[in-house]
Amino acid sequence: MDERGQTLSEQVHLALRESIVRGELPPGRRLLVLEIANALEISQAPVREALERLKQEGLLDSKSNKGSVVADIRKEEIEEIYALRELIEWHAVRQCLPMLRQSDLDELDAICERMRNAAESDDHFRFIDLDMDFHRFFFAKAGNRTILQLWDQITVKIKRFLAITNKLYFPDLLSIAEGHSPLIEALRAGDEAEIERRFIRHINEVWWRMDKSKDLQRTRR
Amino acid sequence: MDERGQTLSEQVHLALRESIVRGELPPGRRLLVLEIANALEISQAPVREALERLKQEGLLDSKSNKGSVVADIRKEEIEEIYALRELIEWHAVRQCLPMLRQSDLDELDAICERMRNAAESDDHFRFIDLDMDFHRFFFAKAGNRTILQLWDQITVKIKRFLAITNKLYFPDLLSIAEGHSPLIEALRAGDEAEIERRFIRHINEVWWRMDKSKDLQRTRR
DNA sequence: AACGATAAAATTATCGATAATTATATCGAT
DNA sequence: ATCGATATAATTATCGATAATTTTATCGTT
Repeated sequence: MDERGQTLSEQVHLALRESIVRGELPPGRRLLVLEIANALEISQAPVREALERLKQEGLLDSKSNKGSVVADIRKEEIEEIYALRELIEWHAVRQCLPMLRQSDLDELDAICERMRNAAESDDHFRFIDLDMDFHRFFFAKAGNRTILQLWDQITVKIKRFLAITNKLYFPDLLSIAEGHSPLIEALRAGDEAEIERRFIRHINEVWWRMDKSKDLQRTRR
Repeated sequence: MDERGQTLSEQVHLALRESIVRGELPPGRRLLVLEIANALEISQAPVREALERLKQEGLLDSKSNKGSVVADIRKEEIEEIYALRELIEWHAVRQCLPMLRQSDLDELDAICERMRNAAESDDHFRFIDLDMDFHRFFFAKAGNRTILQLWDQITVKIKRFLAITNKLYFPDLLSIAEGHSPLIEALRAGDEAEIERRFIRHINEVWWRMDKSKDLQRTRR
């Protein structure tokens, strides 16, 4: 189990979340408090609390007294999340524009470089984390902590979505990494309209290609 | 205690949330698990779970092993929330425009009428609920359930903010109720640019007036 | 008096068990 | 065989108590 996190509950929460995001616990999989507690050799309380948090994050579905099930990845929900993402991410980027320094662009370059590394070693999960870090940069810089929190919330679901779709539809991670360079270039050039065009396009690219593909959930019970 | 909600945890959660939003439990107030459990004559578990949820909602501050304290209402946070609100609410309203029917406008009128009633009986809390219902209408109609959830999340904090500021700065509830009529008129007329102007203005009106006023939190420990 | 170390008290985090609820299996009637 | 009723098992929700942690009080030293 993960050693980050102070309390047992946190550790269980983070460990389970990672497993769900990575798809090791697939949609539809039932999670039983006692089963997990026994497996980890701890009592039910912290497990219960961890499941409660996952519920709040929308990673688990559950009706009261009916237990917890790893949530489906519904096409409609991804669509909704991407609509929201487009809205807040462009807002964040625009807020950033006046304060962007050379050092910021360097940092973005560095993230891209790390993405290329992850791509070469075919480390899908590290790649996704870095991809999200790239975009998180603007939320952090924009200085609206409420929106930053919101980004961190939806990031969890986006990561889970990408963990599946990248493997299936975008095996060429290197080209995804390169997809970020035009963004940095545009930022460097400073033409706001062009920046907006490229960000909106970039954000929606994955989703646009997905739209036509088959349904996402597959595992049952 | 409140009878809504299936489980004890839920009941405690809703009851405490209401108390915090209404300001009966003021910012800085410490909440002790055992104290609450004894007062309600239940065990610690459901109380603990309720506090956990309030933490997640941002109504409580807490470090691990250090207990829970009713969160401050920080000016910066309200500012952030209103920036986010403007973004998503205008998005929701715009999404709605093509589908608005006469019956929808009637429904909005009805909510306004109820707001006037609440204003006349000087029921601040019911008034705030109705005010939020008015705006929730567009999120519900727009059909993006993720954004609707987001609205419900930030609504809690907005309500708490309004519960304080309305009493202090806007005692004339009737005029606030009337402030919604121009919105309905604009919707009826159908001029998108004008609708946008009026909504943006309306959303920010409270906040703009607040900005210059004194600090919000007052209660300590 | 101010400071730091130690002891006492308060509080949360975790535990293991019971009560309440829901899901599953069994069985007789049709 | 299918259905409904009943009993059984599985699982969550709640309980009361202990362990771990943090806060507060005490007290000697400077």
